[in-house]
Amino acid sequence: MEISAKYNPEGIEQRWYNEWMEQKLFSSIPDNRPSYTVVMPPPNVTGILHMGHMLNNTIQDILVRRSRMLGYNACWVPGTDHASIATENKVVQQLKEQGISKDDISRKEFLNHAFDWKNKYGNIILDQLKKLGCSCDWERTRFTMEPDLSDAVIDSFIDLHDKGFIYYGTRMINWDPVGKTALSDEEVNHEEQQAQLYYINYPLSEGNESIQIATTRPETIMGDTAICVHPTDDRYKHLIGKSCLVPLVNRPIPIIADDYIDIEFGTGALKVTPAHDFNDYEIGKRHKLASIDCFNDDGTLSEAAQIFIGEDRFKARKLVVSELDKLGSLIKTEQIVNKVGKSERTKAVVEPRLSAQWFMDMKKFMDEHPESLSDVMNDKIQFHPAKFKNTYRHWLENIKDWCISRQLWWGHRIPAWYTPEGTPIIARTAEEALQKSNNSEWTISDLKQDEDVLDTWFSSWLWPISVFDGFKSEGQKELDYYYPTSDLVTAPDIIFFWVARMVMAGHAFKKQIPFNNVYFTGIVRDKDRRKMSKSLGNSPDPIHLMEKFGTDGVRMGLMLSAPAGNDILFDEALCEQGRNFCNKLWNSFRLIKGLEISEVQDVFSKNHSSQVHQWMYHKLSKTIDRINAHFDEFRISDALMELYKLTRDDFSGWYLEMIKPTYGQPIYTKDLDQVIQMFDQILKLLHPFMPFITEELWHGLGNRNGEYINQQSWPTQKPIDAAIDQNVFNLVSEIRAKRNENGISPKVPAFISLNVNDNSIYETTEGIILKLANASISENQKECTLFKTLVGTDEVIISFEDFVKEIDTESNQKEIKRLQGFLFGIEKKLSNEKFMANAKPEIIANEQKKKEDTLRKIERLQNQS
RNA sequence: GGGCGCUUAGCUCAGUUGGUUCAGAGCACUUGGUUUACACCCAAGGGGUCGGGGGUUCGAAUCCCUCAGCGCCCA
Repeated sequence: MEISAKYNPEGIEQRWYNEWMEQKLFSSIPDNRPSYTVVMPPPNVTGILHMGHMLNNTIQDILVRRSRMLGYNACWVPGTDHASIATENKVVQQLKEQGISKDDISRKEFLNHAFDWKNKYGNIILDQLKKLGCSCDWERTRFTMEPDLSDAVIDSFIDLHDKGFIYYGTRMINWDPVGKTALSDEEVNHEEQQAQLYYINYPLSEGNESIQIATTRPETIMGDTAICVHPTDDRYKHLIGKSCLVPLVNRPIPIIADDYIDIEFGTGALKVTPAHDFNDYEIGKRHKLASIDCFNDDGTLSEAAQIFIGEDRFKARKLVVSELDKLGSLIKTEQIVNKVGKSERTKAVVEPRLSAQWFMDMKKFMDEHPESLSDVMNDKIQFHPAKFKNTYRHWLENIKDWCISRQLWWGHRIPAWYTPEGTPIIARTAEEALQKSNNSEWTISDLKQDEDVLDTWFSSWLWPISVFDGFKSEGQKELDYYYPTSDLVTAPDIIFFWVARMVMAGHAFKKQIPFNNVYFTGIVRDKDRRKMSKSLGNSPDPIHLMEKFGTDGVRMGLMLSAPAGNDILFDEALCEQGRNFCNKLWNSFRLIKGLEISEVQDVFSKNHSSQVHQWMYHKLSKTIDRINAHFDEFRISDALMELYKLTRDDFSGWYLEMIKPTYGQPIYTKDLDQVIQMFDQILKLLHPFMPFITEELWHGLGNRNGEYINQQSWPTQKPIDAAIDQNVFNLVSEIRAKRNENGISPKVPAFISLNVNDNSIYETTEGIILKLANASISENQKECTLFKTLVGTDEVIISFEDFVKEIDTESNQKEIKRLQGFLFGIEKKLSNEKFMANAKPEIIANEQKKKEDTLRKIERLQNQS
């Protein structure tokens, strides 16, 4: 059989994935094995695979595949999130392109369009995850807006409302003028930006005096209802209680005093616009000020503004400034840096707005469910890395009410019916609401359901429960088996949005934590540390990458540089490294398959094979221990690095070089069996990281009778002695180095003579040394240059056939000098009474051994000079 | 402004309770190689006074203080 010299993943990946699916390898049903459960953070239906998904899902797949091999009943539940704002935006845009305005169609018609869109595009990302090799139980795929999961959302809303955690109220909220909806505090990102600070004169109603204020938002002056100064500010004390006129609209407003004012900022006088600023709203409440809302819901000026009606707020700002300038009211402008809140989804500048919305009382919730915090703090739920515990605690200790209503259609409609008197009744249906109203005069048509939907996160927080139908009254068998889930893999930027709220929902609805571990991945950046984004165009197309380097190569490239919690600086060079590694594996396979087999044991095998195999088993068992330890701490990239070195250095570099027969010779059949055993173990260990090539090669190694590598047990290996001393390998390297330095071909035979007390470690490995370094233990018969060197503390003399050259003793002298300095340090320590008195005996003994070894080395080097 | 974290080789990072032979890895780099599985390779090699300063200790990359720089979260 001819095997190509290069691994070519094309075709192989698709073939295996199809087969895995046909065999239903990833489906899970409860049985008597322990469960290992992961719920996928559901990507948005609007999403297409990006590097973040790629990283996140690769990690999940690694954990899931390994758990399967460890004997767990592994269940990875995939699904998608309806993403209220993003999807509604997408659909509105699409309708607009077709000449349809959302305002002109009914809610029902709009939802039909939206579901059409979802059915057409909503599963693209799931197909992409299949290409990535994700071993999800696809039959369990859920969608946050499917009927069962919608019922769960409505039920949980009603439950929380009945328990007094949810209320309807008029409050200042964050308004997104592009999405035309309220947002929660978490959906607003505060960004620093350059801004103008405008100094504006407000004339007093009486007399010629005026008061100067400073503002970054002159377009809101039409909504001013007071000027506020600090009560102790001598500049303004005499004005408190008087009134002044709002420029442009000439409306009289009072000058009031409040401790809130920062005397240092601007002029120390603040214009108060209670309708458009959180702090101003609080001042307004304290001083019972009027509130004038001068914006429409799309951020244009309303009738209440009196001027520039219908203009966008940013254009209005310019118009107001130029008008003030004309009037002489604008004194000066100043460049400052301030922070502006932007909508996480639409990027629009958020407008604080007084509005009636549904809220969840988070403080009350935390009072009744303090475990939501304590379970994380005392590691009942473990965070990896643990540093995120602080962030988590800070948020929960300063928690604010959660605005859960959104002025959108795509989502779960709030189960509130308003009576003709305007009182909301919470019920699953209008009929139930009517019944609850206890009013026999009303009919169903008198009740109007709330037009709004719930925040998308109000469904996501139920995900670990709802995907197992945990809200259904009948049969909790699935939930009992799979919940709490094992590991959650997610990005740190949704720690509040999602992680914290899932913990809360777990306690609220199941009185249990939702997961045992949370692994926070890093953010994928480019190699210059810039966040990957569409606008920068610095994000590679994952599908394209997989085609170029092979899926396994890309997975490995990502994982090699993704330590927990650290950002990953993505570089295609990493995928190249992954691809090269796949090729290395491929060629090890090629070597093994290409060997001729002999039933007769050759001399090398008789003398050395057992040593060589034992040495490899030793390396393998050490590595398995280290890999398992890394996995226990979610140090997945370290686990992979261990495997990378085991495969490349120990297995391919040393073991195969030792065990493979000399060119043209066959391998003894039992040796080949051992090699295949070894390779089999390595493939299994690598399988979670690189599922495709390992499946391919594992099948290539033997007839598997319909079994697959992911169904095999995770390797275990008893500790075993190395059988070949490390000094043997050091000697080989030393001989190679001498060849290198002197330009001596590997074909020229080398001779070594040993000047050590016990040379058994070399004598018993003579055949190995010959094979690896073309060197024999014997005196060179000819007059050749003798290279004297130390391997550990062993003195070895190396010579090469027919090679004569002046030896440079300078490096020897340098080494002696270095060792003498080192010795001086040790002797100083040993003659220090305090050290001898305080240090542990084993430390002192070690220092003494260091001293002896160093003395011996110096002596030997001096002899050689 | 409040809180948290980081600073170790050119780059990205390890470095467990202070103490195994003057700090490790991967990548990058340098030199050599038509070796017979692999140039997507092999061999060998160079490179760090552990951000600065101070302190505790017989002993500090590791503990404490301080300064500087960077990052994240929350106002």
